[in-house]
Amino acid sequence: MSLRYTLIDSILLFLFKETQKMERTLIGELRSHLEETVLIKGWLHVLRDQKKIQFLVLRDRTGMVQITHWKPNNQELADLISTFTTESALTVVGKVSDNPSVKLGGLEIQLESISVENLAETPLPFEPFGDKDNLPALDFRLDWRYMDLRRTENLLLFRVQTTMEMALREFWIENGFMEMHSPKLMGSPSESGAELFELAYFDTKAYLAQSPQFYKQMAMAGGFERVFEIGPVFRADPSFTSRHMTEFTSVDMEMSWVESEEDVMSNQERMLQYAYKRVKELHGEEIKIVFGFELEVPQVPFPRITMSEAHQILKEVGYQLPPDKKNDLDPGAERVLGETIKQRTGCDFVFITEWSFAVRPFYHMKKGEKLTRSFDLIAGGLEITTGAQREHRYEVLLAQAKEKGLSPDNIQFYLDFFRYGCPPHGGYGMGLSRLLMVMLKLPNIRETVYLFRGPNRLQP
RNA sequence: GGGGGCGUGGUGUAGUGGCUAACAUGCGGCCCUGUCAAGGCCGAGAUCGCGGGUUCGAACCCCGUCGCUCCCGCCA
Repeated sequence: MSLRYTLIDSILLFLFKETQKMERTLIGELRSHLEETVLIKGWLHVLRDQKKIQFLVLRDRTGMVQITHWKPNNQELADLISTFTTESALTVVGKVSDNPSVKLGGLEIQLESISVENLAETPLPFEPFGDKDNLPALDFRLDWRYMDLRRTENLLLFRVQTTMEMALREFWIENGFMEMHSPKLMGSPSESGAELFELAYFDTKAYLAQSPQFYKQMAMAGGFERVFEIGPVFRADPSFTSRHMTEFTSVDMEMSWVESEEDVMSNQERMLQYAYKRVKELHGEEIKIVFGFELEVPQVPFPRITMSEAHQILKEVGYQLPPDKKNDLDPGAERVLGETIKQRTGCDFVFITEWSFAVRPFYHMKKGEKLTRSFDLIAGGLEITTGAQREHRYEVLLAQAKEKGLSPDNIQFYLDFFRYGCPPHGGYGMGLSRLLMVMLKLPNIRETVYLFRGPNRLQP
């Protein structure tokens, strides 16, 4: 049976090739097309133009291949090729041949025809594939982001991000979560109000959401039990650091019927472990080559330390917190804690629990008089998550809002969620780019986001 | 918002009071039957962010200004 179908297939394929336009072959798949004439598309990575022979290296998203042209075969074509500039977009037709002496994959393509889709102007603003020592400063690369994105590191980074988001969704769906999309336009400043972007909205004002917090809690009151959202949030903070953005992608989760914040943390650590595992499966080898390290899948459970234990550790290692951080941590303390926990347990992640109500929002459930059922997740010394069990009892929540000096009028729509059978629940928010930054050990968040938005950058 | 640092060819750097401002890379030209991050030779390209001051003389010192950057605050 299989023989017959193979024969018919070959005849059909032959007829197809004779009568139809050629289909594009990806460079990464050329090995399985030896001795065939193929059509490939990509960017001119380098041109080595010698007296009798021309070598073109063409790059697409799957790899690079050398194309060879013996000039005397077609001098007119050779003269045309001589005018090509690196990074031009080309379509090439040629025959694939095995050639072990070619360092690039042991393959080369004997050129038959070539056409220019878009000639790159010269000189380029910078060389995406030049010496690492000559790589322009980040700010300049962001001005020319589309050129910067061509770099191998960036292509891989955004494939890793895609895999990571896929893995998160796989994990959540496997665990009974529903995906939600909450609005980013809001009618009233909800939580603090200080860091909200305000914009004209017909005859009134609107605000850009700085968190889906209230809306995902609404889904708990709505009986969805388990939800997640991956979406944009906006913070009008003039922060000039390597880890802040005014617009970023927030990874949010909320789950009902929790016994405590522990349920949220154990869910999150398993999700992160799964995401690391998937990324390692699909990109571990490339990460080793491109970023130069072995991606480690973290063990669960992650270490958990209370805030007072954290302060004890800081004392032991001699880190001085500023006096106003009695119930809190500063970025330096987070780095030191991350390092110390790594040394003591081998884990890159650590949950800090039992935060003081004084430094937490009103909706975090209290644990005793002063503490809360909340946590931060520190990864590679960087804060990537805040989570908590929420306060779901209307009267208690109202009292906590008042304790924080909030006017109930502004948040009445939110308080109403808790009037008609809202289950106990908890969740967290995690910065997508911060996670990617930690995972790939990159020093600046602007490297890990498609297009950075900050106080001084709205372009491109 | 507070504090520190940096602005030199397209890009990355060197030069810290007396040079026609150097090097690498890229760019242009020539040479080279097979290269492979090719190689060799030649060439173009910077009034040293901008404005003022000190000095016989400023890329270099001082003041201002603009831009960038890092740290803190705030957070993810």
